[in-house]
Amino acid sequence: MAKIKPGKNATKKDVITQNAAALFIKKGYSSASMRELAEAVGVEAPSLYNHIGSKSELLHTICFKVANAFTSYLDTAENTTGSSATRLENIIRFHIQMMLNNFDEVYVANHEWKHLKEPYLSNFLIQRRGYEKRLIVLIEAGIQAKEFRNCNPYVAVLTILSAVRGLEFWQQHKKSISSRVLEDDMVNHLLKGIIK
Amino acid sequence: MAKIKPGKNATKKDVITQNAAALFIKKGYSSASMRELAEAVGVEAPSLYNHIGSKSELLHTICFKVANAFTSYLDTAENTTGSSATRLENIIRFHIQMMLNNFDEVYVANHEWKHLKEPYLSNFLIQRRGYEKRLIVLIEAGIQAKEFRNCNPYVAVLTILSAVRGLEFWQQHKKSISSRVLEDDMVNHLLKGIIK
DNA sequence: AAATAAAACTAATATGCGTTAGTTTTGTAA
DNA sequence: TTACAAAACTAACGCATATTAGTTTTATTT
Repeated sequence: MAKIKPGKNATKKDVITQNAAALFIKKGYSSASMRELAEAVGVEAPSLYNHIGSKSELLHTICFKVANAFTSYLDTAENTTGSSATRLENIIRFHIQMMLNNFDEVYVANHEWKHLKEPYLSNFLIQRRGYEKRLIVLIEAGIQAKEFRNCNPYVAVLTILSAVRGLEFWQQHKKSISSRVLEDDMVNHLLKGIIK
Repeated sequence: MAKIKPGKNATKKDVITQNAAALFIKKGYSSASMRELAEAVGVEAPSLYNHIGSKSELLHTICFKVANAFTSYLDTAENTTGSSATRLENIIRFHIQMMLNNFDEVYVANHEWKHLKEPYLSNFLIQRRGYEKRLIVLIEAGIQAKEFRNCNPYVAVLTILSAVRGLEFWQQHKKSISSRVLEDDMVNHLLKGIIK
């Protein structure tokens, strides 16, 4: 009956994946059914399998797209000249923008990675851990350069990443605060906490 | 065969509920099965129903226990004399301690409330929203008293609550950082971000 | 217009779920 | 020991799930 209509630069698989992300947010991965997803896409459930391999494939497509985006940005940020403080600020801003511009996928990666199947689950956690370690190194460098307060680098990373992640609660207030104010306020709050 | 052994001050229902919290963390509410829960408790699945009403009852027991604990503490904190800064510090410390001492239940309340059934879902969200509003009022008072920087109160609350919530990732590092260091470092980081 | 490929459909399978019914065992009190 | 209640057990129901098989429709190319 109704065919899947891909946009200009999106394959049908992309359309399904984006709908899946939205559904995984609403219901959680386990409770989200392929029938619901099919309905959102405008098709019967078995038809989805002409485009995707499985439900779990959708999840790991989403999770690794997000993980790779963060890793890639960190790659370039590390090869940038500048103080540790500006490097950290840029990274925080990138996180905030990812939360605002790719909300659905970031949310799913943050909340539903638990349901990844092996070996994807292990790989995801390894990548995540590696990312955190590199941030810790960045903070340590800033402390050594006497740019940052002498704090525990892991706690600092934890605090910053978690605070940014909390933007997921912000959706409800989109109307009352501009995203520019939000970004600047949060960056300010977090950097004041660590910069000397 | 094996009977449920309640501890000294715990009913059998409490034992089941605690095991349920741990299982909900591991698998997520939807993926956690009553058969798995029964196995953890040491009993066959239908036997659980001699002690509890349903799976969803377990979830809302956990969620409201946590929500009520936070609400109660805020009640008393509001009736305390002292600066806004010390009030805020106490509240942050309470959050951190709840994360450390009641980890399982707090985690479940933070992650699985989505699966609450009506009217519990609505009540939970209303209570949560009310809690946030009271924190915002506290921050606004601090700003007016010129104790706090002139920032957006909602963003400040968001930043603080999210950062504290992020302690859920800290479990893995329990050995390398004492909880006292963690608490002081995080309180310091967050307060420096807002206090003038 | 005919042929081919893509993608939809219907029907069905196997599995796992929460929960109920009915029964038996276990613990407690008379 | 007998009676009673609490809590375990086994068996089973009804339902929803992801996915496969086989077929038909739609779109594209020759």
